[in-house]
Amino acid sequence: MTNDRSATAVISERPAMERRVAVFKALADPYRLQILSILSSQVRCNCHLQDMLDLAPNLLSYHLKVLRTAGLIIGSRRGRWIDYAITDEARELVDASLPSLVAAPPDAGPLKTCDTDEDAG
Amino acid sequence: MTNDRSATAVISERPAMERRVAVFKALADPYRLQILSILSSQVRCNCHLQDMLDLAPNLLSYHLKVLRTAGLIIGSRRGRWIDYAITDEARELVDASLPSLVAAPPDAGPLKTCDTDEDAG
DNA sequence: GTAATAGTTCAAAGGTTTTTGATGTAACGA
DNA sequence: TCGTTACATCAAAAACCTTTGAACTATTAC
Repeated sequence: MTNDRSATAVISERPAMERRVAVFKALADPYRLQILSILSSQVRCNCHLQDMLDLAPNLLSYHLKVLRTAGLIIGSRRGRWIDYAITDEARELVDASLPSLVAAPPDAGPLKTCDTDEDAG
Repeated sequence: MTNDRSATAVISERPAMERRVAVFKALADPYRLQILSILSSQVRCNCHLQDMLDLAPNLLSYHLKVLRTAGLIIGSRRGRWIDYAITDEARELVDASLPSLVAAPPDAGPLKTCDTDEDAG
């Protein structure tokens, strides 16, 4: 047990605390919350996100990396593209603490698809 | 309905989004998570927190202000001291998304009390 | 092989947050 | 009243995060 109630005892769960801080930091940005909001309803490739968020590719890449590093999303390559998906943990977090975040997902109907980008039907 | 699935549609819930970002920003700091962890088990005055966290008074004050501004804690004056309490919203947030954060609260047994500071038994 | 596309990484600029040290204000006791 | 205690606020410095623009890697098509 770690109940020695000194100043260090409060900080005793340091690894867990650091993880938590990293997760909240990752969540503390409008772009990243939007990305999670989008991914919470479906797997989307980088190019879709770019299109939906109107974000420069390198900037999107940066935010995706922050989310990836925090363990909130995972990416898997599909040919030229990379599909990003929300992790179970992030979904739980989002579902538990932010019901309204996922309340109005961005529909995603008439979106261009990656593999039929110029010729979608 | 705000389903026009344009780039702006994604950002359509802006006020809620901003609130959320502000809350996550407030949570994205180890001192502030510790403060919430402490307050989640009991109301504590500023001086207790200072003692438990080993934090300069003005710095603690700063972090308390961030939490207060985000609506996560409230303070009420008790004579010379100010008692801080976690808000229902913050408790829900903490309970829902961070069960392990409140799992090992810092015991708080042999703490000096405010009103018997020099003469506690 | 070369060219084009999808995405990442790097370094520097810009902005925001946190820390520090000094000053300010409210409450209590003499 | 004056002095002390408890806490907040201010302004500057330090640390940190985000954005930008350019260069880079991986994949596909020719």
